[in-house]
Amino acid sequence: MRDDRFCNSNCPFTRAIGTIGNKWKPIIINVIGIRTIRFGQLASIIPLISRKVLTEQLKELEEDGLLERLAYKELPPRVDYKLSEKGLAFLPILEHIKEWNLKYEVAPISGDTDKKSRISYPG
Amino acid sequence: MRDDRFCNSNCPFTRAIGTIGNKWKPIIINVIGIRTIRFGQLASIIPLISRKVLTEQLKELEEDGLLERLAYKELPPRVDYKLSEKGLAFLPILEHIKEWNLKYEVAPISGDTDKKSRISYPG
DNA sequence: TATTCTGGTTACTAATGGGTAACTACAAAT
DNA sequence: ATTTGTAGTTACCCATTAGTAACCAGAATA
Repeated sequence: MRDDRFCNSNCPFTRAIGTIGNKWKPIIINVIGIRTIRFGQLASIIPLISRKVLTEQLKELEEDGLLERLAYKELPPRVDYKLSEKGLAFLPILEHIKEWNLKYEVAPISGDTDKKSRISYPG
Repeated sequence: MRDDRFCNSNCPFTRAIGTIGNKWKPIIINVIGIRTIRFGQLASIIPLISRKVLTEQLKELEEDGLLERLAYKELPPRVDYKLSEKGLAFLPILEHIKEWNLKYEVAPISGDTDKKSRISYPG
């Protein structure tokens, strides 16, 4: 999922894209936001992602220092995720992307324009 | 390459990720910047991308209104690409990503730390 | 005693991504 | 007459990605 050729670039921008440049990670970071959230909550808020892929993405985000993982030794297990300082510092960028899209997005060419048929998070 | 489930979301952020949330598009937009550039130049600046994929990405960027394509009816063919207003408006966001990475990137854990072995653009 | 609950992991399979090489057009240069 | 150059397109194939279903622990609940 991470592209080592990107992550080993000497260009900081390319390296950044190597770590967050896929479709799921920005979504996950945006969903977590400033709160602490559990694995199951994430999985239900983003139903289109499979648990397997969600696990992988969370692991990579943790390895890349965007995410903190707190596993309680309980049964049934409980795991809390929250953004690190680095992850939190990325939130404003996601805000900019949102605003950029709102300002410039072209209307969909075909299909229904009924906003109600759209879903909040891929699912 | 584009994920329709993302592009049809009612969340503007998710839609944005649907259009620019992959590894090549931010790189391409960043390389073009404010200049006008030809296909061959792009291909040589980003050698890791194959011409096939570069073509696909450019086509999608054009369809999504980030890119303007100017084909001259000459032989050999000449095609100029440049960012649209929407594309240009995305550049500051890429700048933020670059700064964010410089500020928070953790040092690579293993392998060579020799920056000279790093490449500027994936290739 | 059986079921539920959580946060995974694993094995297997299907779908997609992406690479390579060959090919196009035609003018200009060798 | 052949090669060169540009910006692709196409067919074919392999590698990676992602989905599905089954399985785990062990306490609490029914």
